[in-house]
Amino acid sequence: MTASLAPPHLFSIMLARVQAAAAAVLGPQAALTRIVVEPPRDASHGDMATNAAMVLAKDAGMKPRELADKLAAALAGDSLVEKVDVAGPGFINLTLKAHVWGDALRAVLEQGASYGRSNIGGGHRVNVEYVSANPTGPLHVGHGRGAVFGDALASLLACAGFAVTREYYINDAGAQVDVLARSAYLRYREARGETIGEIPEGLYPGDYLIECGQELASDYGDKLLELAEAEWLPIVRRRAIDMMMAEIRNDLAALRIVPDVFYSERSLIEGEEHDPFAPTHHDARFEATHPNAAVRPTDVVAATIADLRAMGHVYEGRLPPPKSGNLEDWEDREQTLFRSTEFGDDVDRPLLKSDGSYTYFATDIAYHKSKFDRGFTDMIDVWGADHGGYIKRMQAAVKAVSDGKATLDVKLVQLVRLLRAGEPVKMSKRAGSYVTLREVVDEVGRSAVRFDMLYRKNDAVLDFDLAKVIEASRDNPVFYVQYGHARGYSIFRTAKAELGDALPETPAARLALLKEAAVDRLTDPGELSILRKLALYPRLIEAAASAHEPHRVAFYLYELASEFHGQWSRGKDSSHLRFIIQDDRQLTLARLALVQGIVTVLASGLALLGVDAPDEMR
RNA sequence: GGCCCCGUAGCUCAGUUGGAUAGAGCGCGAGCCUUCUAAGCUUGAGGUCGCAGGUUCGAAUCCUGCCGGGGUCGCCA
Repeated sequence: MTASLAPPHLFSIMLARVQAAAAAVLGPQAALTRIVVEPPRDASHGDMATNAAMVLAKDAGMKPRELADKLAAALAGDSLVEKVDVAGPGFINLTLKAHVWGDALRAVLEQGASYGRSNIGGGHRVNVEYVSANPTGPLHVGHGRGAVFGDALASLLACAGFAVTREYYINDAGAQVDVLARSAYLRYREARGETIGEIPEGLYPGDYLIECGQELASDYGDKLLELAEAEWLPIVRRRAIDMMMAEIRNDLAALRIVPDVFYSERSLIEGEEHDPFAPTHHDARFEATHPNAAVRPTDVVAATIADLRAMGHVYEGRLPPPKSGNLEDWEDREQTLFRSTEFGDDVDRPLLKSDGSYTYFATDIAYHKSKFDRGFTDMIDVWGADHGGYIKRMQAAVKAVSDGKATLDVKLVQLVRLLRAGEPVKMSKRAGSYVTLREVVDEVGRSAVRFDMLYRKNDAVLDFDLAKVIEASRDNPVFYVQYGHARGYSIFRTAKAELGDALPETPAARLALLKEAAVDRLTDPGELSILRKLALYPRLIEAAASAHEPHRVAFYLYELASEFHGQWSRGKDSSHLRFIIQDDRQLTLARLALVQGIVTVLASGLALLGVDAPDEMR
């Protein structure tokens, strides 16, 4: 494992000490894992609060307050603890020694960009799959949300100590890509001089295939015109998919999203020689450990189904007709079914269509099995909300192919409503007239797109307003947080001008100086509040990573920026609270160290979200 | 009809994974620029956490049932 060990943070240290105290009072069998150490809702309660007495009271056969008193006595002598109070139903409120906050700030400056990293992932491998769109057209804004979410989640998990693989599943099999091929073929004929007129119903009308047709024309001349569809289709399809994937990769790159692995659905059926991105297809480290890989059959889906059948999870049977949709073509017949009900699904699921080809589900099972075979027992899929009905069967499949050893968490991202100044942007599905992800990124910028999409829980519908996200106001979170970062550097610039030699030129030298600052001079309530906020960051990262919720990072950054702006403005009213105090160099350096801590955490969090942290915004 | 998601201030949304008196922005009211970026800050009003039960020391959070909105239900991916 390459992850460097992150030092324990304040909250994990105190949790360990509270647990030790509980074990000392109640014995080692106490249910220590239920204990939480967190900042109290009301700062007047102290610096940290623990529920230890309340969660342990019943097992101990004591009243919560009574147990709290015992635990409080045990914690009173702790080297970090100034004061212990028991309050309410049995909370133990801890007031920490004054120096811990300065120590916490020093830790930020010492660790720099790595402050906030955690070991809770333990180097375990996690596979995060996201976007996974049909390569039949440009990505739209909805795809973008999945991509941004998946990418930020991957970064968050990496920050928390997981070994993350970012993966894109190319849906390059099935009927849709054949339609793509026929559409491209039409453009090819057009490029060879035919008048094609209106694009027929059922084909993709977008302009984006014109270039594909032209390339085919220049490469093949009239040769493809002479072939039967069965012959030209694979050729055109391959070319069209490759071009679309190149576009998609570009669009993702514009959002600074670069998946580690592109995995071709088609390769599962036809073998890997058809994989357009073979170099990243397999993880060589795990090939060797899986004997099957060496004799990998061409049709992996067939092999997967055979395996499941051997385990008794596949059978021939009948299904009740669907409850809705068009029942006209419903045909009651015996079919090949996966026994997903055995793993918690509502009904068993078909693996073959009536024409004998694989259902999407069948191929997806093989795909997820490949993840397991590549060493992943921890899988996360990011899907659009319209695929919610698919979760149970996929989780069932993962359990089946891994013999219960792997787990799949599916994160659904809700749809995006594109607005401009409150008015819906027309999203015609006809022609190429819908707004693409790329157009949005080009218009408002990567940072605005990413932050706005992350400043919302994944399962809540998102209103994305093209006018609002570039507004320079508090109403626009991405600006507000970036401005906080820029404001920090503005203070450095002013300090350099006002203090002259006192502040070194280079960031590294400045940092070295500020590490030595007398941070115990930071005693203003606003300053202490910011210090507490900074100390909370590592815990926030851990909680967000455990919950698979990157939006928590965005909200934390907003809150930190807000506290910073507030402290800055207090200096307007009370000059003794300004960051730069002309006649007190020591205090100034202490406050600059605080600013350094703030910009460090802001930059670190923004980087995690893939958002720029500018030094200046003019 | 089955399953999944959502329902918190007038509006848009958080809520530290069961904690103490439920928070922020916008909007509305009252204030702060000869001083580090006013692109900012301070402050007031505003709540039956959809409804009703249940679980327990304690529920916006967990369970059950309703109400409302969205999604989905073999041969799309």
